[in-house]
This record gives sequence, C-alpha cells and structure tokens, in this order.
Amino acid sequence: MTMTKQQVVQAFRMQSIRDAASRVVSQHGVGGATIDAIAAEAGIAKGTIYLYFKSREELLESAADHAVTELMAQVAGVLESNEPFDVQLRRFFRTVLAYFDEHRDFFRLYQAACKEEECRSRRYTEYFKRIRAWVKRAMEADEVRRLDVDRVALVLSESLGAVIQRRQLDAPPPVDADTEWLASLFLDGLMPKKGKI
Amino acid sequence: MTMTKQQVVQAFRMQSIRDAASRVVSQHGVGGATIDAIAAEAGIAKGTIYLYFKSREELLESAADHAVTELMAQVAGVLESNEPFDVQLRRFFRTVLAYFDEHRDFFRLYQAACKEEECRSRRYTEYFKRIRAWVKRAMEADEVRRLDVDRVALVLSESLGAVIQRRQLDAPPPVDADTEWLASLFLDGLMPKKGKI
Amino acid sequence: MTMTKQQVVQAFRMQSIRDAASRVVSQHGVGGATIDAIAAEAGIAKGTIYLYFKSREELLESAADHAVTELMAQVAGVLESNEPFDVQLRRFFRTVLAYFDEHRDFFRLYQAACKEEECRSRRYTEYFKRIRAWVKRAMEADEVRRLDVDRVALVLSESLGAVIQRRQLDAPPPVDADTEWLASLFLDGLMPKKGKI
Amino acid sequence: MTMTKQQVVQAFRMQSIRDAASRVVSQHGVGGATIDAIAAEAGIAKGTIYLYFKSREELLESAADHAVTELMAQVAGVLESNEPFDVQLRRFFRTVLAYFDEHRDFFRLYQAACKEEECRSRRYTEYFKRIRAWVKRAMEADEVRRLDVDRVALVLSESLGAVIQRRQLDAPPPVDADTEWLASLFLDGLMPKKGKI
DNA sequence: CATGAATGAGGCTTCATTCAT
DNA sequence: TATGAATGAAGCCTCATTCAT
Repeated sequence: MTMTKQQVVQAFRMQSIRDAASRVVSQHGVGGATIDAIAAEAGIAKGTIYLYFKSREELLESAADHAVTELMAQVAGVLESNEPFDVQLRRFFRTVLAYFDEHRDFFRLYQAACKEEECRSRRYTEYFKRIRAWVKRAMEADEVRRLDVDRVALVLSESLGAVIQRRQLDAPPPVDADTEWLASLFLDGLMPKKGKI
Repeated sequence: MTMTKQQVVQAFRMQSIRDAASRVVSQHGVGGATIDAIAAEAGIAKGTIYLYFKSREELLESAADHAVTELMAQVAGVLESNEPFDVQLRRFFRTVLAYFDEHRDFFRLYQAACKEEECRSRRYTEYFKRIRAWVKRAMEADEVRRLDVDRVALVLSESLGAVIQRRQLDAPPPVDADTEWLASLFLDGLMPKKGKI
Repeated sequence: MTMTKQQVVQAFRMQSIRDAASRVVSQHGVGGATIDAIAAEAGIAKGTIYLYFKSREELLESAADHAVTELMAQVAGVLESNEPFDVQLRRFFRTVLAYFDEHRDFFRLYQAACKEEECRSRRYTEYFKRIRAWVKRAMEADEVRRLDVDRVALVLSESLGAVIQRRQLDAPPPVDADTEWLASLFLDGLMPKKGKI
Repeated sequence: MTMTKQQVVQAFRMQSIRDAASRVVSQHGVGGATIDAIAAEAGIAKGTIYLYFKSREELLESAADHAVTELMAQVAGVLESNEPFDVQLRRFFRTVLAYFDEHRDFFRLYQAACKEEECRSRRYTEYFKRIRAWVKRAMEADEVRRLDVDRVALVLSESLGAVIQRRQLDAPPPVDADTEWLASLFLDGLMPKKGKI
C-alpha cells in the first residue's frame, strides 16, 4: 500500500481534476462540462487532463465512480452494523443526505452522466448491491416485510436520491428532519396507524 | 376555440415533429437527437423544423411538455375521483406504469432533457402539483398520515419513475404486479404487521 | 448516364474541392494540407467539405484517385494503339510529361499521400497494370527483349515520375526533348552503338 | 580531428537518437514518428532529444542526412574505381540494393521526410552529384553514349529507388538478380539485339 | 546533463442555424 | 411554405516544445 511520491502526486492530481469536473457538471450540466471548462476550473491546461485521463468520457466516468466509491465507504459501516433495521435505516438516510449536503455537486453529475448509454455501471452496481444485501438480510431476519428485494432497494435509494436533489434547491430543512420523515414513511407507510392503539 | 384550417395543419405538423423527436431520443439518447436525425425521422427537411420551433432546445422542451401533458390528462381523472386513497393510489400507479409501457421512449427523453439546465419546468411542475394536491386532500381527510406533503408527493412520483426506468430493462413483470407491490409498500410500510391481528 | 441537375452540381462541387486540395498539397505538402487551408483555397467553409467527403483522408485519397484516373484516360489510347513499341513509348512519355506540365501539382500530392500507409492503391494499381500489360504484349510480339515484366513496367513509370518531378524545378526543357531522350535511353541502352554501323 | 571525451559521447548519443528515429519512421511512417515515440525507442526522456536537436524537423533531417552519408561512403569506392562502366554499374546497383536490404527502414524515412518541403537537400545532393560525376566521366571516356548527364543520373538513381521500394514488399528476389536485370536494361536497352550479329 | 509534467497552438469533425431558391 | 446546401462556432484531442526539478 506504500506509494511512491510519484504515485501520490498522480493520485492527487487525478482527484483534483475529478473534483473540478464534478464542480463544473454540477454548475453547467454534463453537456456543459467541456474539457475547456474543466481545465479552467482545475486551473490547468487542457492538454494536462489528457495526461491523466484518456478522454472526456473516461474522466466523467471516473469522477462518478470515485464519488460513488467514497459514498459507499461511508455507507458500508452503517449497513453492516448489528443494530435493528429501523435504526440502520435512519442512519443510512442521514449518512447519504449528509454526504450530499457536502457534495451537492455529485447527484446531477452522476445521474446525468449515466442516464444515457449503459453507464451507471460498475460502482453504482456495487453500491446498489450493498443496499440490496442489507435489505435482504433484514427480510430474512423478519425485521422487514417480505417484498421484492430488488424493488425495495431500488425505491429506497431512488427516493433518497429524489430528496437529495430536492434539497439542492432552496434552503433545505436540517438533515435530521428529512431523515426522520423518510424513515417514518418507509417503516410505517402512509396509512393512519389505526390499529396501533 | 375553433381553429382555422391553417392552425389545424400547423398543430398537426408540430405534433408530428414532436413525436419524431421523441422517437429519436428514445433510440439514440438526447445527445444523439440531432436536428438532422429528427428531420429524417419526421420525413421532412431540416429547415422545416425551424418554421415550427425556434430552436432545438425549444423543440425538445415542447416534446417533453406535451408528453407530460398527455400523461397528466390520463392521471387527472384518477386523482380527482372520490374513491378511497388506497384505491386511488393503486390506480395512479397502474395508470402511470401503463403509460410508460406504451411510451417507453418518453422517460429517457424527459429525464435526460431535464436533468441539465433548469428544465423539468412548467409542465412537470403542473403534474407534480396535481399529485401534491391529491396527497394533501388525502391527508386533510385523514386518509393518510400527516407528513410533509411535498416530500411525500416527491417520493411517490420519483419511486414510480425509478420503477418505470427499471421496467425498461429486461422483461418487466406485469403492470399489476408492480402496482400492487408499490401500493403495499407505501400504504403499510416495511415493518412486519405485528399488531394487525 | 444522364445525371439529374443535382448530381451534376454535386460532381462539380466535389471536383472543385479535389482541385483545391490538389493545389494546396502541391504548395504546402500533404502535411500542410489542412482542412482549413483546403476550404480557404476552395473559397468555401470548412464544414462544407464534410458535406462531400467523409474525412480529410477520404478527400485526399479521392483527389489522388481522380488525378490518376484522368491521366489513365489519356494514356489508355496510346497503349492500346497498334503502332510499333518505340512509337508507343515515345507517345506514352510525351502524354504523361504533358499531363504533368499542366498539373504539376499532382505528383507530390500523389507520391506523398501514398508513401505512408498502404495507399497508392486502387487507381494507381490500375494505371500500373495497364502499363504492365502493354509491356507484356510488346515482349510477346518480340518488339521488346524478354525481361522481368513487372520490373520493366516499374522502372519505366518511376523513371518517368522522376523526370516529371525534376521538370517541376527550374525551367524544364520542352516536353519533346525529354520524351526523345527517355525513349532513346530505354530503347537502346547506355552503351555506345558500336555494332550499329 | 581529435575529439574530447565529451564530444565523443555527444556524437554517440546523437547517432543513437537518429537510429531510434529511423527505426520509428520505418515502423510507423513519418507521421507516426512523434517525439514521444522516438524517445521511447531510444530509451531516453523526451526532453533529452532537445539537448541534441533543435527540433523534430532537424532531427529527422539529420537522420536522413546521416543515412545518405553512410550510403555514400559505401558507394564512393565503387564509383571511383578504374573498372569499366558496365562493371561499375553492376557493383553500384548491387551495393545500393544490399544497403537497403539491411536498412529498409531508411527509404520511407528519406522519401517521406523529403517529399514535403524542400528537403532532399544537402546530402542527397552530394550523393546525386557523385553519381552524376561518375556518369559524366564515363561519357567522356566514351564508355557510355552521350546523353543528358543530369537526366541519366536521375533515371539511374530513381529507378534503383523504385526497385528498392518494390523489394520491400513480398519476398524479393536475390540482390544479384535485380542487379543483373537492371544493368542489362540500362546497358543494352529494351530493343531486341538484332544487330549484334 | 537528464527528466517528464505541463503547456497550448492547431488539427479534425460535428451540428445548430440560416437563407437563397 | 418547404427545402437542404452552406456556414462557422465550438468541441475533442494530439503533440512539439518548454522548464522547474
């Protein structure tokens, strides 16, 4: 795991370019994320980008990959803990919401870059699988009703995504508010709790 | 409201161009929806498009608007009926899923065209407002738990969108299956129904 | 063989672009024949070139092809006549030299474009085959000594090429002088004609 | 003429770079002979090349120059011997053909680098002058028919060049075969030897 | 001396838009 | 109205050259 100074510098540079790309995308959309704009944002020359990435496409893909990876690292601990599902669900929502409050760039980058073509690949798949596995475990432990695992995982993550995106407009409520609200909706549903005395 | 023959022809022509745009987008993505391709698909000359739409952007926006409008017309009846919420919710899901099963073109058009820039504007806002109003009414009638109306409407529509998108891959289950499943999730939540003797 | 007016215009435009390309190459070399320069020389916009040729490479190839074809048309009559070989040889040399005196652009275009890669293809091959066939016929008729047909054809055409190229520098002697000289060399060789009392 | 150790090292380094350039050109053409590729082939850093050559152009020119010089050194002995012209001609052809069989890299480098711009300069001129002088001497000694000296020298060297190039495709016949054949053509011409009793 | 990361001019190509017919 | 040839701005990418280490 020891890296030469070279490798450290290279890694650093690559990340700074990815960050610049992410920022540009978040401000101008994927279509507006030209190499010129990204280079300007990164404060380097156009050509320099090609020392680190083979093409614009590879750069955007890499930026998305890295963002998902970073998020995953933060989410992993939560999903693999031994707490009850409802506690985990709250922590999961809170973690992701907080991540995006700090990286509000990302969502659009990720979504837009991946809507077209077969993107959304590798990393996101891993991310999604992790959520799916977590839901599955909860179902098997009867902590959660048995429903289509894939669809539940999908709806959970996409609903979260939608809330995140919405938080990017106007002044969002505190993270905890959205967290609690989402958890409540998914745990108990929309129906009034008649039967719960 | 009577239209001259001229206006009828014009309206017809515009819609046929929008439809062509929609088809092209669904096949080649928004990036691949060049004016050339759209004109070819519509069987007209490139220049003709500019007789009806000011720019490519306006055309795509208009196409998305119209698609949402069409969907809205179908959804409106459901949301304004006097049935109980759970029945409405099922019909709502079913209607939208069915619409997209027949117009699977649209989703990508709509999503992609609108992620960038501040699209998603006008029409979608109306569509969303209608759902929001419906949810609000249900809450006020105590058919639904009182939660943040905006967020509930958001999560409902986005979850539906996610499922729709997922349905476009592989062989989707019947509309009714996804309908029932979504309804169950949102009505009763994820927790096992212990108390429901 | 009747062409629509469209086709005529298109053919004319294509040829004018080829001609511009040929001129630019002859002045600045193949490397200097940028799309910008060719468009400027043709008096049209850069993009227009792409309405008629798929890429720079295709344009240059096409230009070379057409030049060879034109030359071939002029040479064909000579080679297929029923005159004795020495007469034909003189007419052949004269025709090609004259062609290049009027199109002195071409040689460098052709040579340079084809040195790299496997160019020199199609058309030139045809041109060469014609010469080869002619030489072969002459040999079979015992008008010419039996030597390696391929090599003879090669040396004839390349020697001619060299002389053409040389003629492009300084003030060249009249076409007839070079014609006569070449014919004499190839017909009788370098040795003094001792035996020919 | 004694060189300091410095100068020796410098000369050696320059030649190794020229050789690398020559190899790269022979494999990828002049267009593909980027500074990057040449440096990699030479096993040195890009910047180092600029310590020894002012620019890419100067390097390629220098490489061509040196190759011609080397060839010239081998040809010189032949052309200045006191043997009869026909013997010399055969030895000349054989020497050049053999040189290129071992350095088939060179031809394309030389041709391509020099077609553009007014290359083909200095060294080649010397090389050519030497051949010209030799032919002239032979004419003055009545070993060769009196024809335009320049054109004869030109046709001799270019014909040889053409054969060399052709030898680079497919499996070439032995050097001696082409040597003999060329000599025969140029010595005696194409006409059947009727008069030779 | 040697290095190679950084630069940026310049090339190719696409495509939204215009306009003469 | 309809057409589609022409335009040219703008994007992506390459690579010769420089310069701080």
